Order: sequence, then structure tokens, then C-alpha cells
Amino acid sequence: MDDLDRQILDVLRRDARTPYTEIGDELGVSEGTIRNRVERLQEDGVIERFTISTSTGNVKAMIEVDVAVDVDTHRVGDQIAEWPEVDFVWQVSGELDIVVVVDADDTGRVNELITKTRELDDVTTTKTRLILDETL
Amino acid sequence: MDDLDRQILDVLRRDARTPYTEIGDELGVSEGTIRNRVERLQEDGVIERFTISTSTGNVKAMIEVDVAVDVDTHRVGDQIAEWPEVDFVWQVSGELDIVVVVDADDTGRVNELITKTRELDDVTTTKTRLILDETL
DNA sequence: TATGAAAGACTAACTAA
DNA sequence: TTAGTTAGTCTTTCATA
Repeated sequence: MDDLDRQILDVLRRDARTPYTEIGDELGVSEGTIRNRVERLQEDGVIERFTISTSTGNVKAMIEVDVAVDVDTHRVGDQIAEWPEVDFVWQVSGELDIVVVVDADDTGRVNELITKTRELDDVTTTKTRLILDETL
Repeated sequence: MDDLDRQILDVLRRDARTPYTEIGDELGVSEGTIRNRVERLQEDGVIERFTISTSTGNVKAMIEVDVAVDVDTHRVGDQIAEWPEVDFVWQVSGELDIVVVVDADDTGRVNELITKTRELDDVTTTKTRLILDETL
């Protein structure tokens, strides 16, 4: 895992359809080098898969969730992860326990998700932030 | 957005490199139909990008960044987005301005990234949380 | 790294609903 | 007028040296 690998991953994260020839030109190596390295990165599990990121909705938000002290946060998190608009659920260190990233149709729907979260057993507080812009 | 669109998205989410011909065969339509629909889904913003999912490092963290009041947060965010371990940079509403998600080799490296962030002009504070677990 | 062969994607003209 | 198809061409990837 050297710097060239990291640069290749960077390009593919931004656009996984970038031709190997183009990546090679950009990074000053041949098409074959890029191809061999991408294959190796896949075998090593560094590249988990080629995929698409979709945004079915128009509003992304981060909902931070606090859970009662004596409760398994995973149980709460796993429930939330089932909801269709939920992109990620992270168990985190720090003040609050769980961070949920959602992608909803509109702010009204975000609000419904917040309400739904607060209604879960063992959820004590939530704190929401809209994601105004995303850079990769 | 009909059922065929949803099936196409499903296939691409699992493997974005599946040839159009193969998707077409599977879903009983021609290669051209798949291609036209994928193009339309991209134009409509339903498919945001073709990308890879990676697991490069062993430690993921969320670094929340506060920026001086009179500064364009995008300028700061764009700089950070260039660093290789950075997965996302979000401009968010709420107390702090920017959320950076990083995926680094170890906590030492996370610490270096925090230091590097704090050394940027116009960054006033940072607050870091380790991502202990992720559910998709 | 370089090259030719194979695979896949794209263009554009056409058909059907 | 829109969605789908098809044949021919171009681009990218792959295998081999």
C-alpha cells in the first residue's frame, strides 16, 4: 500500500469508471500498472466492491443519538439501520453514542425520522444537523 | 422511476461493473435500454456517482471542525478533501461547520490528521470521535 | 512497456407504442 | 413523441511477449 495505490483509490472513489489509460496518464505510469494494482487491491480486500452511490432524496442529515447508559447501543443502532432512508449507522466515542446518516425526500421526512428515533425505547436525546454540501 | 429502474440500481449497487449486455439479458431488455436508463438516472441525480467501497485502514474517525466566522468553509473543506485518508467532507448546520470522515491506518495517524487540520489557517477548534462500529 | 485481440460501450438510424 | 432495438464503429481492457 504505497502512495500510488492511494492515488488510484482516490481517483476511483471520485469516478470508478475512469479508464485505466487515463489514470495511468494522470499518475505517470502505464495502463497495465494501474490494471495490475487495481486487481491486487481487490484481491487484498482494500477495494471491497465497485458500486454506485444513489441519492433518492433531496436532503441529507446527520442525526446524533444518545442512548440510556445501561443499554446495548448496537440493539438500537441495528433497528435504525433497517429504515430505508438510512445510509449509515455509526457507533461513536464521545458525548453521544450513535450517528445516523439519512437521505430523505424533504426536511419534513427528516423530521419524521427524528421523531421515530426519539420514540425508540432507550433513546434519551437526539441532535440533528443538515448536511449542506458534500465533497469527496 | 419504475420497477426496471429499481432493478438496474440493485444490480449496479452490487457490482457497478456488470456489463449492460448482461444486465439486459438478466432483465429481459436490450443493452441499449439499460444504457439509456442508466444515463437518465445519472442526469436525474438518482445515481450520484460510480465509486468504490474501500477499507484501507483500521481506524475510522469523525473530525468536527470549526472555522473562523468570516471565512468560506468550502475553501477549508476543499483543502481537507485532498488528503488521501479522507472519505467525506460535509458542510453541516449546527454548532460546528465541517464534518470530516477519515479512514486511517491507526490512531497515531488519526492524530496526525487532527494536528494537520488544526494547523490550517482559519480552523479554530476540532472535536474528534472514533467510529467504533458501522452498520450499512 | 508495448501491441494486437477481445470485450464492452457508444452513435445514429430505425421501429413501435 | 418517447422508449426500445440493432448494426457498425470506437474505446477500453486484457493477454502476451
